[in-house]
Amino acid sequence: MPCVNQERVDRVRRLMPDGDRLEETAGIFKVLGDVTRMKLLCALLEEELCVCDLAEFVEASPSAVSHQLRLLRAARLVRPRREGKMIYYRLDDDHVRRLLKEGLVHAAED
Amino acid sequence: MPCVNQERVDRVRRLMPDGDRLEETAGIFKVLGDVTRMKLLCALLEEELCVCDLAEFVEASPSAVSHQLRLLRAARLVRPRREGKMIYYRLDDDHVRRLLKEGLVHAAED
DNA sequence: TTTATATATGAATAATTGCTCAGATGATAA
DNA sequence: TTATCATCTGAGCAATTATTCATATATAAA
Repeated sequence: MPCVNQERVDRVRRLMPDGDRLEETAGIFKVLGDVTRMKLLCALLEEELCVCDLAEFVEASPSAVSHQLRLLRAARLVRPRREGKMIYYRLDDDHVRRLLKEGLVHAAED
Repeated sequence: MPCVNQERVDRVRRLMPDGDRLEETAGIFKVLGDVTRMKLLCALLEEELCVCDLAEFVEASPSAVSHQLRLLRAARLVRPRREGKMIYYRLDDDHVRRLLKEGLVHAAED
């Protein structure tokens, strides 16, 4: 590829975040990149909810929601709290809140 | 599902962003949720680059990169500028920058 | 005009993802 | 204990996505 400006490429390479961090970041965005999961998170933006509330809310089976919640937990976007038979979920921290709101704002810019 | 707290569900429903906005937001996050595309965007965080620079940078074929850029364009995350035979890409606006940085910061919180 | 270079696009394939279903776990109540 | 409810998990299937390859477009140079 003769058109490559190697100097530019090298410069950018030096300023790059490391691979693990990129993987992790892309992973978080990937988890956010699904309408059902976005709905779940937006619901939790308002208040703590149990799995069956969430299932009712997004009109999906508890099983489907549980699978989604597993991904959200793995990405540390939500945190569970058991209370008797039920498990209540909430957003993991304020940073998740900021990330969600940034996304929603960007979408509004049309 | 007898455990559903309908009152909570209804309250959350009323506060929800509308469907289109959720779709759009999830779509943006989905595009961000891929390591190759994240690399492309992080590179453009630093400076404007042409397709073949980007291809060299992520070690992928120009064709593969072009396909990814199409998605990034569609999501309004990058903007092309033709200069002769080459097309230079840059981040679309400062909001994209903020979104990327939020994501990277969240990933760093471990 | 013909030729070469940079990028874009369409179709096909391979890999990934989300859902359903069946069954497991954990907690409460009878 | 047994029964029941809420949730989780693994396997399998359907839908989606990323890549490759071949081809098309657009610009520039010969």
